[in-house]
Amino acid sequence: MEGSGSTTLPEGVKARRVYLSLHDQISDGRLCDGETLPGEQRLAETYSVSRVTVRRALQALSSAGLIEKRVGSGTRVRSKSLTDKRAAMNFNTLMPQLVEMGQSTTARLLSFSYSLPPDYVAQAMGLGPSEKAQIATRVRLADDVPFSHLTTFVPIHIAQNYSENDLATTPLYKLLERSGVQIDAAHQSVSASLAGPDVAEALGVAEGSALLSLKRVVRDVDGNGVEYLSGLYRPDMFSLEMPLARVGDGVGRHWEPTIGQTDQDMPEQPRS
Amino acid sequence: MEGSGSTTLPEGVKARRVYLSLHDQISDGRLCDGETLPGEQRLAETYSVSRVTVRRALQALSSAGLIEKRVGSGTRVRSKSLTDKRAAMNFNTLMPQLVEMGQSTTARLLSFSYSLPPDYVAQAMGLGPSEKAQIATRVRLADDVPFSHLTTFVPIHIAQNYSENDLATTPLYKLLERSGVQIDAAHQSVSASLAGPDVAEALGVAEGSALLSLKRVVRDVDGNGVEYLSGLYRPDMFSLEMPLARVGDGVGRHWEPTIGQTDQDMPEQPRS
DNA sequence: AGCATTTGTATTCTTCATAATACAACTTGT
DNA sequence: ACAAGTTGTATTATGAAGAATACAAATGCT
Repeated sequence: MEGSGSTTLPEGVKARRVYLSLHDQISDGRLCDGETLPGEQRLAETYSVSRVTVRRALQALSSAGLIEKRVGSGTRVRSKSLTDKRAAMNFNTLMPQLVEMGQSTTARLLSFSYSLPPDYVAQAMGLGPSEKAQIATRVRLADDVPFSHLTTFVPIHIAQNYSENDLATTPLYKLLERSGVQIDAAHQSVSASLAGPDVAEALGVAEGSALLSLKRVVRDVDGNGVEYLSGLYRPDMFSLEMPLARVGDGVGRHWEPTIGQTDQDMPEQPRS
Repeated sequence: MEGSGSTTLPEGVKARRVYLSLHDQISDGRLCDGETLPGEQRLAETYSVSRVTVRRALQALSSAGLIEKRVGSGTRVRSKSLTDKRAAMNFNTLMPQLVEMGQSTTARLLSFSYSLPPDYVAQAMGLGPSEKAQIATRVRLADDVPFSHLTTFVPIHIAQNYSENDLATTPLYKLLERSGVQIDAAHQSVSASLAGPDVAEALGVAEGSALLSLKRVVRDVDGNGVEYLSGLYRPDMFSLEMPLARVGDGVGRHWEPTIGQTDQDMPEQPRS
């Protein structure tokens, strides 16, 4: 159930724990080159589990291609297989995401409906308790590998100004502007959460994996919410990059995110 | 060993599945008020598990404050309990964090040593392969509840300019400036990862919990790394807030993080 | 060669999640 | 009051995960 092949993650609780922990450390870079992995006995001690359990985890990692076991020698990490292909998400690339039009990415629509949004969504957007919304859940893929699980909520009085077909071809913010919506401000909240069964399957990760969680509220000039985005991102393929610069002088000295100054500058050019 | 009276998620595989599913539905809003939950027997059937398993899941949800069980009546959702008490971390509060001087928080030093940093740290800071660093691991607490696990690396040729005692009383960036270091830029990378055994215990969360991961490299004017920070934050007590505003006009229209504009403005005033 | 360390394999025992069932205590509706 | 629903509690049984142990095979180092 893991990406390519038929990687079966360990059934047991503890084995899975060890598996996920090591998987994290590898795809995180804390473990990189060759021989680095401690022996099975050592691992068993540090995780307070038996060696059998460690072996189950290692076996899963091995069949997933993340490590290579050699009798007598030890277990080494195959880091080159994961040469950080994670798409950096800085303040430039962030917005095309908001536009919901990635350049080299494709999207798969998982669900689409007009129904009542959850309470916290309605509250965040300032909707009435019985005001329906257009709810769409998508999975975004890069090179056929899913990396984000997005759910968007748009108030129905706005969403009814365009069709589902429009959504597939035109960036959302264009549609909103066409509807006379004056986009003004947005607020993002970044956190972390675990992958549930459904999301795990959709993203091709193990259930219980760590995911980057992003919630965004977009408002118009009147302060009314026009879009609520709840996104989950695979940390091994996505990270939020923030260049900072120290500016000002004396007491007024502080840090600021440097924006629009990264080398690769992609024009916000939605393919029509 | 699940942490101090905090939320213990079910041990078993199926129980956890039910737990996560319901947890998702609640925090997602599909389940919101009152009586909504089906009976335990019904849940057991829909999930194809035994009632005992369902009860375990419900018990965990109950002790997490997400639901409320009442004998004879049923189980209802407590959606109001989710009034996010998490400390918001925006671009203002972020920097005092860099300064490593929280205002109402305390810190606990877990380890302190002068030794070789991991490869990826040395590489990120541009250190030689055998260049030691001052490595300090701290846990930061708010109201005696740990919420962040921070590990800082400072090249030894910089760290030797101040004592461990200085560190406890003076913000790091002050010490660095006193050492003649010209702080220039920093780069942050936000992601998510799982709590390993050690971090889980230090933060009082269950092993395998999702944590917000922050890596920061601070450089001087010459581009040499002067500090590497690796931080892990409890997502239930911490979130990275990012207000954004749409600025510019026409083609040059884009989003920018609005900084220094939040209501509560805390002066960067380190208690000496 | 010899020793230490590693992974691979097998065995036995224990623990625990789960299933299945029954019953008590409680609430709500008719 | 009664019936039908609910949660709480207890019971036993079973299977799988895990723990503990021992030993074989392979590798690396002195």
